[in-house]
Amino acid sequence: MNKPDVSRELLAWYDRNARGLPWRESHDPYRVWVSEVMLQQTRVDTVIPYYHEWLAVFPDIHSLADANERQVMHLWEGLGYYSRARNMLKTAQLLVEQQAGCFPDLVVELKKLPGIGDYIAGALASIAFGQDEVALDGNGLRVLGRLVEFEQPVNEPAGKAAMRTLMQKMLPHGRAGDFNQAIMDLGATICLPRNPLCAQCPIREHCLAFEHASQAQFPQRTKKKPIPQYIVVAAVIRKGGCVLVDKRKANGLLGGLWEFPGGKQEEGENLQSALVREIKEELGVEIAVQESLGTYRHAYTHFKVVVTAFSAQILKGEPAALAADEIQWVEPDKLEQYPMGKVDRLIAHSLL
DNA sequence: CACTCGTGGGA
DNA sequence: TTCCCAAGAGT
Repeated sequence: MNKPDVSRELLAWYDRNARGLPWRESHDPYRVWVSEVMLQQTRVDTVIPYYHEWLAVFPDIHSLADANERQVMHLWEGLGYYSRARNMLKTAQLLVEQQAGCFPDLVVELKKLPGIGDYIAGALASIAFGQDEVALDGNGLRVLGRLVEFEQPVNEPAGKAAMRTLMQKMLPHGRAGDFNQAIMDLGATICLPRNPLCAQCPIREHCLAFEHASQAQFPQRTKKKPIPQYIVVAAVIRKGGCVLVDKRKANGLLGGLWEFPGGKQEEGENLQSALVREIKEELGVEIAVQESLGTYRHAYTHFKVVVTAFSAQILKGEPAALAADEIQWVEPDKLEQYPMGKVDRLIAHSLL
């Protein structure tokens, strides 16, 4: 493979076929940053409406820095990986306080900011600041992995590092940002994970996987572990016209979002007694469980859950931390204002 | 390093 | 249904 030829032909293809995406209308570092964070492990079609709404509410880094966590989480609800949103708020506040709201332009400095790692640092440096830096993502691993029939597993650090070195050698001087995005567009529209459209590929004549019809074998990945399934119960505890919701701890699953209290069923326990136990442990009150409100199945990254929601009421005691900003009685039609994960949102909607 | 962190779409 | 996986980063 002749690397300069591949890069030149790929750029020529990109000049004619670049996708017209909202975040490509300017190279404003703030906008590039917002798009890259949202696009992390998330599809373009999913991101577009969130991107527009975000920019309408937070048009620049100063407006974001002035926001509170609830505003940010509300805009992010449904996108997943919620630590991304909290880290964006942290970075915005940090840059406004310490750098007059300006992003640093060096990769090493960018990577010090919360939520900015190898990929986004390279994307900002190359796309927003015009530097010759690599931005290697899942598309790049697939495109380049096939191009050279890369034998190491690309989901391991050593394999990624070697791919980064390869991509660095291919960077066209002065157009790294376009090159990085060209690789992504090629991976997203032609060099697809399954059934790639090689007949339309501008660099197929350089591609070893195309030559050997081995596209399905690259890139190599090590196997994933099978995921467990948990049985979970949640309580819709009523008092007057209100229901009780609590805020999840900042880190971990659905961190910082609100939920209906509950937890996992233990071995040899029925659903109702599991719920009574969980509420006793979590809130320090005793409840009477009434009827089931429905069952919800959901798959997270490393496990699945089957959630059953029950209506309930308090028999004895008061929820402990009610004074804190961690637990509240809320009228059902106002639950919309409380950012939640998918399952809790479905439960909330069932109450209306 | 291995593991964790959401959601939705497509085969 | 089940599985993979999509512009990764933090711990």
